[in-house]
Amino acid sequence: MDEQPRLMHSHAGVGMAGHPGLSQHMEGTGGTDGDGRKQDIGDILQQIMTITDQSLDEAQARKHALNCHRMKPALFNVLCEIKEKTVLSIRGAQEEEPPDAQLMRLDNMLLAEGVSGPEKGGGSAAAAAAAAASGGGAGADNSAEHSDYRAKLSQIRQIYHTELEKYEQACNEFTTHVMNLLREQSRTRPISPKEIERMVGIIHRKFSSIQMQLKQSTCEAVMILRSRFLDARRKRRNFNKQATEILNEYFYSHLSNPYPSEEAKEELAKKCSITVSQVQYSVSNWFGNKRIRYKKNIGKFQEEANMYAAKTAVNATNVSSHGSQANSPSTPNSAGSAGSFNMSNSGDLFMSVQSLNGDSYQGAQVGANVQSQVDTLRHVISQTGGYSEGLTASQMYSPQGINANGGWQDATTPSSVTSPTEGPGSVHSDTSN
DNA sequence: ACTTATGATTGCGA
DNA sequence: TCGCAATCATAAGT
Repeated sequence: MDEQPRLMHSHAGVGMAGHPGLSQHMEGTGGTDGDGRKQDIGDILQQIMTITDQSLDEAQARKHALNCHRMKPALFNVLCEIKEKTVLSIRGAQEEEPPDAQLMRLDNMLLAEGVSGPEKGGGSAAAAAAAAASGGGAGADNSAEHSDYRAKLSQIRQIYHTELEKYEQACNEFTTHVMNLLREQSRTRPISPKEIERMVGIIHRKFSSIQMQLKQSTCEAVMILRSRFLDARRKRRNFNKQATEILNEYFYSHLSNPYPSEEAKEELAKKCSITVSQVQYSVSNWFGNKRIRYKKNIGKFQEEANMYAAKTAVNATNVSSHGSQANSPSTPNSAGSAGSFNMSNSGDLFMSVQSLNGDSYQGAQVGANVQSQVDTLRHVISQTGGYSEGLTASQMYSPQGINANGGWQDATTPSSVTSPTEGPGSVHSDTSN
């Protein structure tokens, strides 16, 4: 009916619908009587109601008209400026995040663990240690243990990278999408390029925080893996027979001074192809344990001592033709050191042995070096008949003899720790565990 | 199941 | 920091 024209009139040329009518209505209330007022209100209500009835086309047309208005660009710029000065500047102030130390830490750790960084590095400390350990002989369980760790690590690595890629892709997609949307909208509402930029920044920040979460959980996973690995390391594993033999050979051939140097230990570890889980301190542990247990109960170890003495002797005689005197404590247990024995020395050595057995030798430091040779040689003597057959190895390696000789047990406490009568001496709880 | 052997850990002193 | 001594914890043997 007649509503349409009226509506058109009330809206003419003004963006905000209803205000003119409203003001009109206010004026009306001021003056006339109740009837007129009612009429006004009815009009206004009508107008308001009909706004929603506008067709979409109409609205579009209006919008277009607005866009084409000659003042539009200027107005747009002004609005953008105002917006920039108010909202964005306020927000900008609080968005300055500090350089993230935690992220740096995470990155560093991932790099160190070989999760990020160059491909196939496997650069974790554990892996590196393992690699170093396997350098010599590559024990069976060594590589098994190690490869298990490596496999898990690379699994984590893979997941990490695919996730990271996914996030990056999603971030890019989302950013372009938002940018397009904002560009589109910037035609109709005040959005400056700067604001778009800012929005992109916000998106990137959001995604990088997600990335950080990923990094964090990756780190956690690596830590768990590592701790498991280390737990496995803590778990006791006996040395294999060969390793024990090598260590024992060294021990008994250096009975007077069974303190291998760092290099010697390293070499022994290599020779024993000790597992990853054992490499770090085990040689030291082994010698520590051996010394203490030997000392505590020499009797128990006599047989073993004899055995290794004989063994070393055999080695010695086998290599005896090779008469070089390679008296290096760091390359000791090898047959070569046994080979150091030569007949011209035997007299002196014999004397040494005698004095050692004679309980008088208190293991002076000077003597210790010589002793490392002597120990090896004593069994050679016994083997080659330097002593009478009656004087068996068991005698040679009698507790007293050893006790007296090296002085390594009681070099610090020369007084009778292990008196002959006490035999194995004050055996402590260890054996009766 | 119990005992023994043995590698690892801890606390201490030099 | 090293070695010793005591102790723990587990593998291996019975």
